[in-house]
Amino acid sequence: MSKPTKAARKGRPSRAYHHGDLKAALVTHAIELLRAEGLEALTLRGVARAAGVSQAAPYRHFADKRELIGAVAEDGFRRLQASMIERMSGKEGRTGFKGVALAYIDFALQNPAEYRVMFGPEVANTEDLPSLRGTSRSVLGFVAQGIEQLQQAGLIGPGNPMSMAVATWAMLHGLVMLWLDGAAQGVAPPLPELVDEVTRIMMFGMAGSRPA
Amino acid sequence: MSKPTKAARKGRPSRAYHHGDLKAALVTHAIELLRAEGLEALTLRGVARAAGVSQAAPYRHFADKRELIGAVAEDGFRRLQASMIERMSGKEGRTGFKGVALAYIDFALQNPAEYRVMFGPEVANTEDLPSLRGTSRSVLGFVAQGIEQLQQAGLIGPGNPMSMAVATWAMLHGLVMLWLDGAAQGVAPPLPELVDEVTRIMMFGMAGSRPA
DNA sequence: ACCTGAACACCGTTCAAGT
DNA sequence: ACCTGAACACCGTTCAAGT
Repeated sequence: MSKPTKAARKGRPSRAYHHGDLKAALVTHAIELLRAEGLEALTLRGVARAAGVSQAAPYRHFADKRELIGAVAEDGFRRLQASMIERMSGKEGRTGFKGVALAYIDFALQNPAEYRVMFGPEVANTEDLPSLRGTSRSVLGFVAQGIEQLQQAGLIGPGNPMSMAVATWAMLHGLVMLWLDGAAQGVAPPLPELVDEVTRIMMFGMAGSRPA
Repeated sequence: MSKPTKAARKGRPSRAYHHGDLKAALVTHAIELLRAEGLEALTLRGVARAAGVSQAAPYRHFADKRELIGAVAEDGFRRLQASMIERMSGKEGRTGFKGVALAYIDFALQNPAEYRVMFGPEVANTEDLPSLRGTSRSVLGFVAQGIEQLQQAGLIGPGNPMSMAVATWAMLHGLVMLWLDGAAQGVAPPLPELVDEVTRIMMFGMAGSRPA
């Protein structure tokens, strides 16, 4: 359950599925299918087909389709966090904040199908997907850490860092969704300008925000 | 297509489906199903069953399932906008802004399944759902109008109202999604405090925001 | 003009059976 | 221990046929 993917057995690595790490292979194929053909192509049977196993085989590794999707979502959160960390390294203050925001938005725009799955209704309730819950909380924690650094640098006010982290994440997530949905396209300014405006509003707002 | 629902014919209003307004009835039943049993219960066949018609009947009124879901989403946007307008009436400035924010969040929390459909992947691309696109743009326009009023009252700075409207909507939408998903529950403060913090950050941020 | 019945090609999931 | 084959109960969608 919570144990990470079982290490592949020593021995012949080819014809892997019958004795190797089918679980990891299924997740990989699921991500590939999702990227190539979209959410509606992400079927348990299709993933099994892509992996070259029978339609019943995935049930030895995932309780149901939701659990597979949860694994796909978790992979997405891991990669998102990695790319935010990478883009923040070496920068500080406002520059770092905007770097993280840009990394977030770039990830979503370059992986729209995966991003949607990460926030889709299938994995909305993470109560019975503890691993996914942990990973997504870790992203929130990372943002909160960044907020605390900004507070220590005196760039934003003294409020609750977790509230501000939620606000920041909410803003980025909402912007991405509205943009992906096309709700803002055509009527609002192009995305780079929106990102500028949004990061400015957030930095200003958090600088002036006082606890109640 | 773009014409609104055909008015019911004059005459006997009972046994309505066979000569009355099946299209509207299908949307109503779809919303009921969605509320009562969730998104996965929202099937074309189930809706037809609820309406007492054959499984093929809906295809006389909707091109496919997506178009039905689009109609459900549109109904949601209409009711959302109505409740925001209602809650803003008679208030101004900061109080009005917070009233709209609370109306938005209340709607989402009280209609979670519909809210998810409104922003779900099925209706993500509104290019071939022009009516839905118009309705969702109208919501954005309403928010932009509110921003302009706040600008005229001198409560927020002179930036592009549409950018600020997108930022405001993004923040509300993101907050709602993170909360519905449970991503913030347990680690972040309770929702009323978050709403306080978020509206404060937005008002402050937009007050200080200068055009680039 | 609108609806039904039957069919097709898919799903998710289960379960006995194989190796 | 892991996988297959066959089956069940569902879908979305189409199409000839009914009234």
